[in-house]
Amino acid sequence: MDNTIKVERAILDLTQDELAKRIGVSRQTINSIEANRYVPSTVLALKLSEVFNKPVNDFFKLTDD
Amino acid sequence: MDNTIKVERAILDLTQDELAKRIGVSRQTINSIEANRYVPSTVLALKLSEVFNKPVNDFFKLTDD
DNA sequence: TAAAAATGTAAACTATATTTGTCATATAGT
DNA sequence: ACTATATGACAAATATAGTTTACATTTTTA
Repeated sequence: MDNTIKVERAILDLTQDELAKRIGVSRQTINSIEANRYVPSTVLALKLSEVFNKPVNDFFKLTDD
Repeated sequence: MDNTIKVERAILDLTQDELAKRIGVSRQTINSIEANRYVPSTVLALKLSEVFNKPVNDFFKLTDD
């Protein structure tokens, strides 16, 4: 799984903490997702989709592994 | 969370078991998702997106609760 | 109408997402 | 230099997702 959360966040000029608050998770959750330490739930992905105003597939991509 | 997996599956004329095999999960996983017993991971949602050839947002929607 | 295929559901279990707490580092402004 | 802000990372604990097994019910088809 690859993601471009960091880019989307930069477009909106949000800090990790601000984004986290907007979707109701901890800052560490955002940080861990950006660092590819884990993949978020579909609910979280859809909330990010709302904030970014883009479909989930735009910022989450499956990789071979 | 609402989903229209059952409809997408019908469009492709797949059984729960066939869809399950295509994305590498158990039949019960598909059944449980269709029955709204739980929401799948983003990885699974993206795999469904591949099979259905539609963005995740097309068949998964956030609800108020 | 009987057999086979498809679906629904539940309990126990395993895997993973998320929180909380904490520390380190880097940067910008005073 | 000092302070505040933003980020990266990690470990332990908790919550939730997903698997397996098993059995029941419905639907399809021969």
